[in-house]
Amino acid sequence: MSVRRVDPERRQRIIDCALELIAEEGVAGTTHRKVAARADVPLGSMTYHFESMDELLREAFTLFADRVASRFEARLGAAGDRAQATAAVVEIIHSDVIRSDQEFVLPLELYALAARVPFFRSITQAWMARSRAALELHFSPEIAIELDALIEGLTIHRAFDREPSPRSLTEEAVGRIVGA
Amino acid sequence: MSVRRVDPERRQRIIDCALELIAEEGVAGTTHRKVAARADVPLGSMTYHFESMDELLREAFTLFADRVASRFEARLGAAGDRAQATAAVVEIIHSDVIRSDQEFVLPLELYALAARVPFFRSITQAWMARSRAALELHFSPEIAIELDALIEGLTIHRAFDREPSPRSLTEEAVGRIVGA
Amino acid sequence: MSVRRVDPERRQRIIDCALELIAEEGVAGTTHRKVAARADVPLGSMTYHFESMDELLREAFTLFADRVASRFEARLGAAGDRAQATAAVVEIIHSDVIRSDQEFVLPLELYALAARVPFFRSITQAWMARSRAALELHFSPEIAIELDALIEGLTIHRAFDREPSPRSLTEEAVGRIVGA
Amino acid sequence: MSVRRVDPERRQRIIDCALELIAEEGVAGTTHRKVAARADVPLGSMTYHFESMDELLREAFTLFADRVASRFEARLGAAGDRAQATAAVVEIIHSDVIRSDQEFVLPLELYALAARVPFFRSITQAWMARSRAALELHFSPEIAIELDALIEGLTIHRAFDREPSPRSLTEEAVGRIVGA
DNA sequence: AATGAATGAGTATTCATTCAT
DNA sequence: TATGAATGAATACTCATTCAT
Repeated sequence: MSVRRVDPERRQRIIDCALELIAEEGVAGTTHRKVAARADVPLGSMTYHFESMDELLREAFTLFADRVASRFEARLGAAGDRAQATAAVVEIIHSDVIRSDQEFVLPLELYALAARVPFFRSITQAWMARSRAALELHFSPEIAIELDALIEGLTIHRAFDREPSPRSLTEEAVGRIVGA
Repeated sequence: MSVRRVDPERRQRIIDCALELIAEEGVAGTTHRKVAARADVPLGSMTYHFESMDELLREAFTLFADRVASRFEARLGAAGDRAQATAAVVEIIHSDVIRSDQEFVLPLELYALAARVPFFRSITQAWMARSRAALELHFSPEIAIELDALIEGLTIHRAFDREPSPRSLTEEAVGRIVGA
Repeated sequence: MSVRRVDPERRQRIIDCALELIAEEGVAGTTHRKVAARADVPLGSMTYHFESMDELLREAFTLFADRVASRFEARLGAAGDRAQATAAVVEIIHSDVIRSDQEFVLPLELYALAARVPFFRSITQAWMARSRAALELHFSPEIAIELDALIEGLTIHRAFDREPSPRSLTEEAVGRIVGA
Repeated sequence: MSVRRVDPERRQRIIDCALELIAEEGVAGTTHRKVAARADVPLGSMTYHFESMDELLREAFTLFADRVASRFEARLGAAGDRAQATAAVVEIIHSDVIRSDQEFVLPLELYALAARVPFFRSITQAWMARSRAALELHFSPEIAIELDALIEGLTIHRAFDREPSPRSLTEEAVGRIVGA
């Protein structure tokens, strides 16, 4: 009747497609049907691989936070001194951590969940902890917290700004926080 | 002796209840039925007063952004000098702008909408513009942008932190940005 | 688009159709879709009138138990003496209480629910209490219990018997219990 | 030193688990998944050993009816005279035939199926025939039918009664039917 | 002006069964 | 011979919106 495919990476593909869809349409607009269509799997496959929509969201955001934190760590781990670390922070804000235009919504969607659901709060906290630890390779714990907040705020505001603030402004702000 | 009147504040009450509900359950969990129940109005009243759910959300977030921006302006407008303005920014982060624990989600919900729907993007941009204009009463446009980002980032991160950073850290960060 | 009908007895009709369907296909085979089709109402109408499938079942079995108990009471209330009451019991077993061939399953379906769900257990107990009270108009409480059990057992077994036992056997059994 | 063997009693274990599950959750609540989990066999094993859910139900109820009928026969076969047979009937109602609290639902579940599916009707009829044959070892065919009905009715009603009728009532009723 | 009843499109989820391995 | 992955049909339920009154 129907073609039965052997498709061992299906589970992973579903997660990837879910993330894309969340970025495009938000958590609220993400349905089993839409994810299934995008991943080209039958609807019944969704709850075979994920016990519930919630589990899918958990896996998707866990993956996302891990990806972003890893890139963040890599960038700061590669910095050899305080000056390079400062440059890395600027780079993170301007081009690195969140890749596509769509992707910048994902943290916001995560935060909205985190405000209400403990699991997502944990993901968020773990992510923040990793970011700060990476910053602490080069800066004091206090400055790490301040830089992390600045990165967050500038990233969000730049995404919404009609004329996103220039790189020079970011450099200036980061420089002030790190005391350069 | 009570005059039978037609509940002239019903429309406003619906908006207020919608905001409460959005804070509690998110935009996705906000339905006509739940808002109607909370506002104690019949279901049919909802689409009588608001053409659609979307219109209700638009009104609700417009109101919310306006309220928060007004408090923000008041706080900075009251500052007589740069030092007081700096203190006002710290105060905003620590207790002022977002009042309840619930309320801090509302900007996140708004941003998630703003990422996809032009109308909500406009609200967000207008709100940002008002915040910056208020900051520009005391600081340069660049510093206004930087402070606004810092306020955003610290507010969000403090909300999620298991041990929110102390006021002294906020004072330090704000001080560095304003060059004190 | 579609015709919107004014249909004030819709709720009652849905309950009636649900009972018919339960009789035909069992509780397990009774779905919103099938009931809606039989009652000629749109699917969405089902959960408008009944908060859940469970509520529909509760209403249906409440109605059923009430109907049967009322007929039972009427039959025994009309008996002028012990002899007529005895005849009424025989009549109940043979033709009265359960009308159609289908209907005899309904108590069995109810009992299966009653074994697990408190609400249905209550319906069952209330029904039993009414039956016994009606029997106690003419017989001692002990005989009422015994007769009630006999009615139950003979009704069930006669429904399944390839050759249902004759009326004379019922008369004999009832006569023995009442001591005629 | 353990020999790896292929679980030869798996089929039987599945049937036993199915019966337990039917008792707990009803036929409607009994699924391949739940039975497989309880029997600790892989899901695929279910339709390997039983062509369909229906076959599993058929085997389960066949086993159940056989077990109960055998106990019934044993009890009456052991009775040496009419008085002992009468006592056996009382014993059956009060403690023998249906062992656990859960188990008393199983006949009700069977009857609900029997009302609609010929196969289960046959099981039911065969069970009734065996019960009556056992009673006929001591009583006339008519009294056998009457006693069988009384057993059925008292068992069901006692299961649902808030205050199950005492053994003395059962003795009285049985005594009246057998003419003691 | 106001509303309760109505509705259809949509949602997550369940599940018996199939089948490649 | 066994089985885990796969699937499509079905299920209960939700909800924004419409509309007769």
